Amino acid sequence: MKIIYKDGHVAECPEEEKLHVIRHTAAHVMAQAISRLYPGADFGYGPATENGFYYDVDLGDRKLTDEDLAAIEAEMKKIVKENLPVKPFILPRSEAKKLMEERHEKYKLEHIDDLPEDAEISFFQQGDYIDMCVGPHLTYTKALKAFKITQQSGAYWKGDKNNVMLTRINGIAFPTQEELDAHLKLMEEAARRDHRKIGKEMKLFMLRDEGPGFPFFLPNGMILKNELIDYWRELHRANGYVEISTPIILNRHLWETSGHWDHYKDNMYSTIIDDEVYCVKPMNCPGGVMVYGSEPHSYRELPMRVGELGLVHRHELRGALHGLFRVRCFTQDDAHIFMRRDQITDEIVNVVHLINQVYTKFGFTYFVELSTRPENSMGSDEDWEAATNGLKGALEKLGLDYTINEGDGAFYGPKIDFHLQDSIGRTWQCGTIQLDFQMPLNFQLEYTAENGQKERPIMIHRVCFGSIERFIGILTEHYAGKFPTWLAPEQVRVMSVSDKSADYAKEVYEKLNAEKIRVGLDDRSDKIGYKIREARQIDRVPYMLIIGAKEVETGTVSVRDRDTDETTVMTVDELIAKLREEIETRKS
RNA sequence: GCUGAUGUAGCUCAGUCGGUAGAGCGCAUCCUUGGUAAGGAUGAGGUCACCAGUUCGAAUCUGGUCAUCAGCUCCA
Repeated sequence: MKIIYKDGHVAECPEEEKLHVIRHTAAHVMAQAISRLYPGADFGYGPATENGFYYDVDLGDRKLTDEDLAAIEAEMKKIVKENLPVKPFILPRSEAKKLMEERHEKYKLEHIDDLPEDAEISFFQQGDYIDMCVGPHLTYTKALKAFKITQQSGAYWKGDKNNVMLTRINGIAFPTQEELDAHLKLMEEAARRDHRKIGKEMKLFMLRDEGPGFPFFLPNGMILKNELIDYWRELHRANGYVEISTPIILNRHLWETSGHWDHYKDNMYSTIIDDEVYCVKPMNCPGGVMVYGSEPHSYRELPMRVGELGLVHRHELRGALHGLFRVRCFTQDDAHIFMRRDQITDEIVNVVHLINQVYTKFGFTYFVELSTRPENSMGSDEDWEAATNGLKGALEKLGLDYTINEGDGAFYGPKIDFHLQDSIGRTWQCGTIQLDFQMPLNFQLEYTAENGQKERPIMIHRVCFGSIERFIGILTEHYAGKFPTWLAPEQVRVMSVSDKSADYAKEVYEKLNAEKIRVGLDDRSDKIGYKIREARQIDRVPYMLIIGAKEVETGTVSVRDRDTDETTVMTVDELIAKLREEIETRKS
């Protein structure tokens, strides 16, 4: 596959660049098709992305229908067939501006203004279509073999919500049709893992119009939630944490002191009690801080690790709500660590280890982001620098790969975020570690140092799961609903082959139930194939026990494994021992 | 909140030109007692998201509201 660079030289495309170049050229061909069909169209940015490509375009008042998108795709195919040569050229800034002015490209002109004074600006031309672009590109449009327009949406110009909204047209492109087909199939597979769909099938949770973003946990979902919490408590106890619970509603004065009233007011729900404004907590920290502040502390007590499974409410924009991933009320597996300055690095390292331990248990891969000071924040430059360096130092000590997310920190401090992927590759922030010099200052927290002087502690806010709701969503997609035995809402289902074996099935069921194993009984007068189908496909039960005449006679059970579909005959006691071991070790 | 789409039975979805609503699954009852991914029959279930408007007549057309989906923005 040959590609052409902006200086006009042609070379073989490096393997790792292929997808990117193909998609970038596809974006150009799509823009060309759009400019043919809609002559007034004004183009913003049109890059290749990890998942495909898009072009942001200003179509005035015109709204695109699915038929319009199909027409654009058809026009793209025409352009490919015409096999136009792709030719680059470079202009000095002034001439580049002139060219874009002639072509009424107002967004491109704005883009030029953002470039340095002495910039030489490159263009790629195919037919009468010219795009300002650094390339490289395919050399002929015919080299574009397989692409598809997937969707349209809105996107703010330059990603700023104060700017106009452009129409974003997304597409996907691959070197061959086979690869495109395989990709589309993969996306279909991924849709089957969607936690909203599985959550409905397995009756884990529900959402109603009466409470948008406020999930209802159903009995099966509660089992998941409680199992995760049991695991969390065990882990934190072992790591020197204590647990508290603080009120959900606290008065306005508290939120003014914490800074939330100034920085987070729009996201807080409030109510009036005895003529005073009270806010529903969007974060747990002020509660934790009050517990710390309720009595004097010695340096000997630090670090104090105070956990709280806190239910928080935040008014998220309705357009942002998304199943369990983005809700308006959720349980944070929070903890606040109060410590001395010299303990910062060690504590952060401890927390990173803890989070890593949890994610590794479930087999997640994650990536780490360091978010720095945002615009509307509180505190001094020195504190922010010290806090940011503290986090950086810990990450570097651990040798962890991370990216920096400039200006995305919390209003009280910088943070390390842990992102997990959902089934279609979108990432969601779960764990976070935030270093905070402000809250202790606002609440005048102290401890008595070795020399008898009062000192101000530093605080870490941290979560592992992030929110239990979001984490359950991620887990559901990760396992496609086939939760490991310790988490599975129903761990075993006993199924009778016919009514003749129903009594024995009941007996087995009761024996397992007495052992506190989550067991279900299906003794309906249905065929065994039907029962298996339901247990496997809908309820995703890890172990299915087939109970027929054979088992009654030998006093055994036939255990069918959900994951391998293999059947093993054993006694009930053997099964119990096997389950015990799996559940107690939380085998994943 | 923004752009676009969608909202019909518990679930997944049909519903043509405006004439008072359909299927499959699930559920109930009956028949069937069947050995590892759907046995058969019968039946019950819906103010067509909500509120207005147009019309003799609205699931269908118009407007508004709410919710959902994709993306943007924002976030755990």
